[in-house]
Amino acid sequence: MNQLCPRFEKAMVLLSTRWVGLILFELLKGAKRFSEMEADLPISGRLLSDRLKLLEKEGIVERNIYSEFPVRIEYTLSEKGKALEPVIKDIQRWAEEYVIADDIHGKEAE
Amino acid sequence: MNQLCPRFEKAMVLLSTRWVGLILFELLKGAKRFSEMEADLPISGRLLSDRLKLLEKEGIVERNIYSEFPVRIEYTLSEKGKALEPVIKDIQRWAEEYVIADDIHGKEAE
DNA sequence: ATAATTAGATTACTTTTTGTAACTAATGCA
DNA sequence: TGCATTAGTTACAAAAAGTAATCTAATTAT
Repeated sequence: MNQLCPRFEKAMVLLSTRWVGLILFELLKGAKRFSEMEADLPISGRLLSDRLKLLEKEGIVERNIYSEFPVRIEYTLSEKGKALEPVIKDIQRWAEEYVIADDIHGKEAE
Repeated sequence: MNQLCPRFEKAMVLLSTRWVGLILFELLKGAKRFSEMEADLPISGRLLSDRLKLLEKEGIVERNIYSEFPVRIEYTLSEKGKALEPVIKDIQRWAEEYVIADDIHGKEAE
């Protein structure tokens, strides 16, 4: 029935998880703190926290604690995470070429 | 607050829509009928139908009707859809290199 | 004309996932 | 002591996803 390569399917399901792509995009720019990502992305703290835990579990994101005042926690991409850069870059290129700006709040009437 | 390019964000939200990546993967192999995709993908008819309508609306997928007996309807990628090939190929490469087969039914105990 | 076949849409219903806002924990400073 | 700051967590309501069964349209053999 299902003709897909299990690794590919797993990768697709992971990368299709809402907000994961945008979080990867943020982290490709460099280390980020929780609150920076929360400010930059259209996503609530609860979901950001969920997604960061997922990505950490998958070995894509690393969490680094700096015991300063106030405490600073930085998220960075692992090698596995950085290896996703081509995917994100391709999506950026595609978006520039094909996604119509007008259509962004795309709520066509029925 | 939100620092993202609107086109990129829209592309990300679209491509992160569940099953869209797998549907694109199917269609990159060539024209497909509804029932073929339903058989190949781990997705119900209702969702497949929803996603095909979304992709058609976005100009990524084309729906072609052949009035044979019985009627045949084929889905293909538009130019905009075919332009997503690099994204899918990158994900395949990444999956082969980094996704661990063991971990596919990834349900770690808490 | 009517029943059978195929594609795909729709409906009704349950389960998951989201989003929001209020709350907690750890730390150091006034 | 108690307030400010960062980084989350919890509880709960709302939205979306998932399933299976049913429905519709086109065609054609009877």
